[in-house]
Amino acid sequence: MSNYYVTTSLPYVNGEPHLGHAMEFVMGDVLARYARQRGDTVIFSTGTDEHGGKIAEKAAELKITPKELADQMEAQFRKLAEILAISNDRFIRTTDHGHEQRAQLIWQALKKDIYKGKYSGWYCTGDEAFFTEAEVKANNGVCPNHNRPYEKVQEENYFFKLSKYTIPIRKSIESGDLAVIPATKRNEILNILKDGLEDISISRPKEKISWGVPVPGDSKQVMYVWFEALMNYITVIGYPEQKEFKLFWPAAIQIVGKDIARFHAAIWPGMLLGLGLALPRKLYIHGFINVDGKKMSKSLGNYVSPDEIINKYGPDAFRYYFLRHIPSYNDGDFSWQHFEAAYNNELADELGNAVQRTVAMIQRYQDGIIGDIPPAKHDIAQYEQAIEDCHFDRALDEVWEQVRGLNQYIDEEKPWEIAKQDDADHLREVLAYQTGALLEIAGLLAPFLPATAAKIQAVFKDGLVHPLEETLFPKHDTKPAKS
RNA sequence: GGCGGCGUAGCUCAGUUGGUUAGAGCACAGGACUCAUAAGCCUGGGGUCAGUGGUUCAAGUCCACUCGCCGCUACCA
Repeated sequence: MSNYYVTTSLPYVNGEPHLGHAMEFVMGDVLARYARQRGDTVIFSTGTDEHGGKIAEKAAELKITPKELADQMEAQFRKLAEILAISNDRFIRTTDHGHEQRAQLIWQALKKDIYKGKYSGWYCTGDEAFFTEAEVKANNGVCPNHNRPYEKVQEENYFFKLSKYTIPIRKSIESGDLAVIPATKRNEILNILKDGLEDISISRPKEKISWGVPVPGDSKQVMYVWFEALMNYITVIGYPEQKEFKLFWPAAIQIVGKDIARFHAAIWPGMLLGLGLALPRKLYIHGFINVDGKKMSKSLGNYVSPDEIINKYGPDAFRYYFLRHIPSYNDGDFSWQHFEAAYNNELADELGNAVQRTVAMIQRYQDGIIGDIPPAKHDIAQYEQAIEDCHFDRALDEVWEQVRGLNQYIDEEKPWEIAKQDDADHLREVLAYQTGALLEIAGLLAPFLPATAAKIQAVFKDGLVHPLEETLFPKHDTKPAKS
């Protein structure tokens, strides 16, 4: 029994929820549910990142305020979490007053590592961003996104002395105090750290970007959105004074996508060290999801929304595919063909049908009475280790070993023959075993497919069969969906 | 340019510290059965383990080089 704090990264609200967001929600949910099942006290936090120039710009285009835009988008992410049955305890918005106030406290606490400096670089007003010398040269001095020349801009910004934390961060990662998984990502991070981190700009002039948290004591500057957004992981549990913060920090694990690994493996630890706080115990970095082998994009015409899949196949099928068939340590691919194959073969035919045939036999041969159910005991060490390592795909492989094993058992025992031989005791024994095995599977499945697990448990409740109104995973016609 | 990874059956991938006939799932083919969502079970075909050369009694597994992919990172002129 211990306290377990897990976070996802906060989606930036400049775009609609996509498959990657959904997958990250689901991964966090598995860890949270698993920890709760084990008896831990859990805080699982997710939310939305809402400040910054891009949001302000997009809102202006839509002729609404940044906050109105953020409200709209936040609602979408919240809804996605809901329909996926994500069991988050918190949903933080970086525009929450509590976050903004605590962000300012953090700034002040980091004051000793903050200094004012000049930042100069090539700027594109269209992108509201700076570009490197190399990029500018590569494009012959003209921004390809907006077809306008880059401007040489000098800004006065606040800087954070990230450089001084290079060595302690590196040591933490090398020692495993901050475990970065998978190992390939860990190596990449260490490679970055090897050369030393540079101090980073952490504010923007308010005249350029006003949609942000004000820098304490300087009305002309707002915090750079990244710097401020990272703080959510501690503001949401009440840094610095709340009891919860003291009980739950450091986080057991933080989940992020590979595009923002650097922020979480370098800048965020630097901030924490500056605050004198412990680093999270684990950082899990997942990959990207392609569609039909290509990067998903609306312009390529291969865009698939989470809703589209969930509406057709349900949340558990969605969870299943993205946990088992998107490699936990790599980029993965979604295709309707593969999804439907997984759904029909594995969920409907193997798991769903195993439940169905067991139910049918108990009803037919024993009037729905199961009797004593011996608890099945398989070795689940591999399963547990896989979850510990965020190897969600392997954990489900382990569960499916049992599903297959059960189907084999049924075919070997042939309960229908035992029934013909009128050996009631033996028959009862076999069917009770099947039930026990299914209940064990349901237990293992619970963090991954919560609704399915609950249904299986309900079917065999109290030694009696309570037939499902609808099969677990009804088969679908395998007509390829129009995308 | 630096660091790292990958290239194994049609497809997606496992292959521990080098050691008997190289594995799984999907797909494909055949078979026996009938409790079940025409599901499940059994059997089988199919690979010069990218290439070349080496170390070794023995290499998919170690070394060198070549070819082809990819990631991170730096940046010349």
